[in-house]
Amino acid sequence: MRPYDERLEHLLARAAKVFAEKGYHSTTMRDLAAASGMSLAGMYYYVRGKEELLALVQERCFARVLAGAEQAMAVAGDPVERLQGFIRHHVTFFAANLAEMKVLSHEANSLTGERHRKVNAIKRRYVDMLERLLKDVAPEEPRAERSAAAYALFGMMNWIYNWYDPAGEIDSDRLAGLIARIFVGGFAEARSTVQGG
Amino acid sequence: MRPYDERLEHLLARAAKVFAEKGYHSTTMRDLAAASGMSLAGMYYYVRGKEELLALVQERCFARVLAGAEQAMAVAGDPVERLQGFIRHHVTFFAANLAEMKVLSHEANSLTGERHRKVNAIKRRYVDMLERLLKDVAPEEPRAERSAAAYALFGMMNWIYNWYDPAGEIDSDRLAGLIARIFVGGFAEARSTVQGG
DNA sequence: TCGAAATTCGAACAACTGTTCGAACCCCAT
DNA sequence: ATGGGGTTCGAACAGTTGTTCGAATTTCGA
Repeated sequence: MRPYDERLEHLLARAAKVFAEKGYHSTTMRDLAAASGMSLAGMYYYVRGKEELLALVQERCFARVLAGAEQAMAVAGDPVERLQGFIRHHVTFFAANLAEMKVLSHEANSLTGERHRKVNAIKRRYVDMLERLLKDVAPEEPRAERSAAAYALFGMMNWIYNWYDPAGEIDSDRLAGLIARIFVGGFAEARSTVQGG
Repeated sequence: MRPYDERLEHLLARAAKVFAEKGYHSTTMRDLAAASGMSLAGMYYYVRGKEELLALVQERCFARVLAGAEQAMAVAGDPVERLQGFIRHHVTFFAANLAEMKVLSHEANSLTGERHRKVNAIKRRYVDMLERLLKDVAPEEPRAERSAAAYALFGMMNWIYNWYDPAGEIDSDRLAGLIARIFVGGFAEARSTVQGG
């Protein structure tokens, strides 16, 4: 890896951490300079400006999420198992990349213009992926409920950045299992086994 | 109601809307002046500064949430019914006060110092309320799971501000029913009826 | 060793921010 | 009518922000 790419990577990693801690708008370019060990002006050799920094953090993180999700769903066959795989991947990836994922979740509308549209388009694809999955899991469910359920699941998973402590009592595998149990048990199975369909 | 209180109320309502649309840090006092019909300096007769505006919006909204939740849980007797009442109240209140609740959820860490501690203390009480409820609903569940499940439920409910459209296909009652079904079916009932635990 | 390209950075700028201050205005009891 | 308290606001201030620019420094193949 070229030194240039290494330094850009380093800058992005530090930026993600600071964005996650202080929030994008409260973070100054001087904060980022101090956190990355570069000078204020020096960062502009690697990046057009503050917003491109945020865009790169979000786009690169989202690309990894998408790739991992497609891989996680390719293995299993049963729709419920694929759904569980999707959930497990999203939650464990989130917990393993807390800073980046917090920036992706919490600063979703901090981008503007073309960059905002680009990230939103990726997000749309990711949501569609889950909605198609839910269609296989619960075909009899009304479309409005299925769509809302998808967002409810994303809510459970993305809210993590507000409370989850990686050093705490529950590890990300247990958390993924819990969320999968709640959603699959409540959405996919409740109709036939609990509420009597 | 005195004219003074009416104008303060009006200012807070407009501020909540603008904070929800643009985010707290991106909205300027000049934005708020334009949105409220006051002059820039005029707002400082009603409020010490920008942060007090955010604090008042959050504290007043949270007080209403707490009062409504206690009332919603006082009626029913069965733990599962009380949990359903809690969920139904939170979701319908959220949908009926989207701007304020978005500011409460999304700008949770935009306050500083004493104001930040005060709102966090209220939040702690509210989370405790749900955790006690979950203890009644699923006493055999490990404490770590129960606590994580509480946050998962708050995630489903608070994520609403990222996607819910009040003019859309699904009204807040249906949404509350769906979320209650997912959580109760997946957390409270799954152990005994689905997973056979 | 030499020189050009790549990389760094101190210093400054222009724009925007929240806040303040004093004068003006309005309302109403006297 | 009039004086005083409650209310409004134009104008300005001091601090902070993202960004730029040109010069200094480093890197490295020939």
